Amino acid sequence: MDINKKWGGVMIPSTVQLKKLIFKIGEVSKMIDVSPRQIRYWESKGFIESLRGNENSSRVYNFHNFMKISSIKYYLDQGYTLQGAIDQTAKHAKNMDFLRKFLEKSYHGIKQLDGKMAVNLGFFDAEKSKILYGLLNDDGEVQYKIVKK
DNA sequence: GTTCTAACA
DNA sequence: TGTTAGCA
Repeated sequence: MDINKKWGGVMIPSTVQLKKLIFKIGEVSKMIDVSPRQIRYWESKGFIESLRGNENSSRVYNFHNFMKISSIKYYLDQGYTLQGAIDQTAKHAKNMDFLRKFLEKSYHGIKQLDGKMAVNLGFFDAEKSKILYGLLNDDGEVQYKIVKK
């Protein structure tokens, strides 16, 4: 992450590199509610992949595989067989890749806007004269603001 | 405490 | 798939 913005005395990331975000098998297991046994089994079948740092022999998962595991779990809960869940996941792989890219590219940091926390979502126009910000109103709903640079 | 592989009262 | 054993 690009830690170069200061806000409220705390350093916050101005970009997020999901490619470098990794989780251990136990973390993935708790977050997605799939057993480590299942995760290892799916990997043995070649449905998912893990990174194995040579430092130790334990598995780590990048965001891509985290989403893949999450997707398989989702379709299993929907009633699909494992193979069916794998097929559905593969079918929607493009959507997952798109979402991952979008999340990574759309976040440009956080700043104070009119006394409120706002997410910089990047330039609104091709001329790069306006910036789109996302905020949360008092009801917790997302609202947007366009600010001239 | 966590993860690994192998194996199954 | 769960769970346990025995390691690292």
